[in-house]
Amino acid sequence: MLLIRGINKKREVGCRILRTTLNPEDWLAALDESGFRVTTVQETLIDIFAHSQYPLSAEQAWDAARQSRPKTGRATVYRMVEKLENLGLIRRVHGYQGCSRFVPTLPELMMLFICLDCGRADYLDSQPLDDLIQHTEDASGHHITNSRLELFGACADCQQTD
Amino acid sequence: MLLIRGINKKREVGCRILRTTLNPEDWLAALDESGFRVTTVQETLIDIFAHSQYPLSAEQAWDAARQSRPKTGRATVYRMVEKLENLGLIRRVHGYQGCSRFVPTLPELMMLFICLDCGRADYLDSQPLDDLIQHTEDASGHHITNSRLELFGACADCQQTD
DNA sequence: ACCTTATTGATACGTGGTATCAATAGCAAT
DNA sequence: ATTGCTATTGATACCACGTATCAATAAGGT
Repeated sequence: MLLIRGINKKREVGCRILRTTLNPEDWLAALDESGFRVTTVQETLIDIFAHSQYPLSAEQAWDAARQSRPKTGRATVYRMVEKLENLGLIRRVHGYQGCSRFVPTLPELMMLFICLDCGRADYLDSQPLDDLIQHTEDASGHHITNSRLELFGACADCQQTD
Repeated sequence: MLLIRGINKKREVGCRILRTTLNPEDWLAALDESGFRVTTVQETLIDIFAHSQYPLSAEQAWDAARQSRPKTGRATVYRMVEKLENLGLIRRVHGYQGCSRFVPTLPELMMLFICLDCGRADYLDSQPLDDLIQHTEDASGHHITNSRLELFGACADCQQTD
């Protein structure tokens, strides 16, 4: 398994936020079921994104991919990122080192926390967000079809060590 | 007052979401108090941003500025946008026509709703978001210093007319 | 193994944003 | 008001990230 280090190089082993890691097999199955061909580039890139616990840019993914598959093209990586995002397998993180980094998506855990110290992403149960949306719809009269919540700060472990 | 039309040209007069419009004088005062010189470009751009009810890109603001001040430079607009964002007077909207559009900031109203139909921005009271953050801090142990919540959908008026 | 065609890789291109730097114009002191 | 200092501006060149193009490659059904 490839290890992608976060931007913040402060510690060799970042903090330990537990979260379910999605299975690359499921991602490949998702591609297959959607009618796409399963290729080696896809396997490589899915391995990279599914295992990363840090928001990853396309450029970073390209670098990582070429370590095991040197001839990987840049455009291919961008195409795959777009495809994975469309399939809902990865999700764009805004406002952290720009707006072009991605983390794997976890169903029912759509509240995203990014630790500004160690850079790691943590997913939180979406129920509070669902409640907020329901409340806001009732109060404002707007019909909400889409939402994005991102939280930034210091994770539980980084607070202890700082 | 300059009128900037939204991207969605469906209707000439979009829907009527009421919200407080910030006073350009206060923005200029904020610049002054922060030690910046008050210039005519700034007045022009502040007028544009403070009065816009649609998320506005730097490029759009540049176009608007040159209507009344033809020699306005492109870089100047980008510099001003950065400055206004740093001062907290405007706020970047992510995931709506890219990530490079801005709306004026309203204190205590940090929950942003964007109507995908008429394009207008509506600010909502932040209390539910504050509560959510408090709850999340308690539940996760993370210390949250920064957050972004964006809601998308159909505004109250657009639902009625569709 | 073959054939069809989606996918890939290399390259060129486009767009949004930034660095540079001489010219301009705020602002404070006189 | 005039002067002098320097932040700000505008024009240009530049850069980075992402996309279009298109011939070559390789999935995968037959």
